[in-house]
Amino acid sequence: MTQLDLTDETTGPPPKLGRKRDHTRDPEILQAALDVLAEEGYEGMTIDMVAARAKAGKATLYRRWASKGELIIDAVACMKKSDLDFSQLPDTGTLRGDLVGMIRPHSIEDGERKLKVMAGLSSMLARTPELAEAANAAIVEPRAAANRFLIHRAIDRGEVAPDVDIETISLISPSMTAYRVLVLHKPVDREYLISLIDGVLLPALGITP
Amino acid sequence: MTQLDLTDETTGPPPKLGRKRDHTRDPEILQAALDVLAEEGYEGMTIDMVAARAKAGKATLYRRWASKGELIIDAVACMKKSDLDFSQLPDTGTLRGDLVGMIRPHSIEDGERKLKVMAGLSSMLARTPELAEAANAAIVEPRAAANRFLIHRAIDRGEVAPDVDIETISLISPSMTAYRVLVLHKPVDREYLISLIDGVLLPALGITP
DNA sequence: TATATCCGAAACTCACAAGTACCGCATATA
DNA sequence: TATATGCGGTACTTGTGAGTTTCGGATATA
Repeated sequence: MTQLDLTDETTGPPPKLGRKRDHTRDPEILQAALDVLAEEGYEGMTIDMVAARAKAGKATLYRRWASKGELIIDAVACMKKSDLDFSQLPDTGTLRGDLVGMIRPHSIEDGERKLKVMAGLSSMLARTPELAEAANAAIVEPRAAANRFLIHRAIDRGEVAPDVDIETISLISPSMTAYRVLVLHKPVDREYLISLIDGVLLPALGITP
Repeated sequence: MTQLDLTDETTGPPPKLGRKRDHTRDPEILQAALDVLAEEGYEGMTIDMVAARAKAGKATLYRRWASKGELIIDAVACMKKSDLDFSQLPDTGTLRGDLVGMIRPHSIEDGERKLKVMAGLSSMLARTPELAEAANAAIVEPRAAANRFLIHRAIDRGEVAPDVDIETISLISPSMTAYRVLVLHKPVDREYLISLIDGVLLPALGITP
């Protein structure tokens, strides 16, 4: 113990010799983890599957993540990046136009994938708060947030009464699509989403199309 | 091969000697399986846990079910028994009265338990159609069926327009409570259920309270 | 009472997956 | 160029859980 732990700061960079870690591979590995997670679930996923799909060695994965659990948390957290920011949400002048404008092939596909990951995780969520937090931030919250934003704008326009239960109503479409995919195993297509908008969401907001 | 397989019929009762199997224990074992399932999930549940909780030997379980998978399917199917039949649904004269009348401590507790089991199963549902079918019949369908029944009666009374999307609207409350419990991990209490009825369900049916 | 089966309990086999160690090669610093 | 590290790949160790077997004791038929 001569001069240990006295490095400059933030887990100081001890040496700088030898080959550097290729961090461009991190996203590929996390993507592979998400693929396996969506197909096999938390327990069904093995590190070997992830390594094989990422064409990486198992040791490489363990050099970067301490355990399977940490890898999964990182993988789930990295889904958040595919989120759309509010500035590029549709702005058609009517709430219905905005909601319908959000239905695009990519967003449907993306949503379905996220739900499959969520299904694979769900038995763990109750026992792993860290994972539950990551899943909520990456999968759940973004969808509700977009709906909240659009409804608030509709209230500002005077299109919707200001006393509606925004929280609950923003969760209608995430909840019902999740249920439809995970429990009912029925497809979520444009037709279904529009029937949700016209048959449930807008009426609940007092708009009768 | 002298006279095998020539028993009278329906997998004939071969002998009738020795101690008989005590089938009164079956429900206890299935209950234990559901308890563990709700707490640990499909993969987290072990046969030893179930046997221990049921105070039974592991061999006893394997004498009655060929595998863990079959035990779980049977356990899920046996949840269906706690269902209420239509004849004892509330009949208050208004849809809102009927829906509110369905909110009882027991039904909330029962629903929460079923959802926890569902959460434990969800990673398997996509890969095990037999399980998905059992889960749907035991957990999902009964709740939707009750709602459908009440809405149909409201239509017959003229309280609700006959052209509403009964299928979708009957799934609002099951979907959103499931989402709230499984994904949001928030409690489902009387207040929340009433806000769902008054803020979403009735408006979607064209009733403005 | 003799026999066959069930019971709970515990020991066992077997397969599989997390995590580790090592190989030969690639790539970086000094 | 010498050294130290990361790389993909493979073999290994270890723990755990499904399913099987065995045991002494209980309970049924004949």
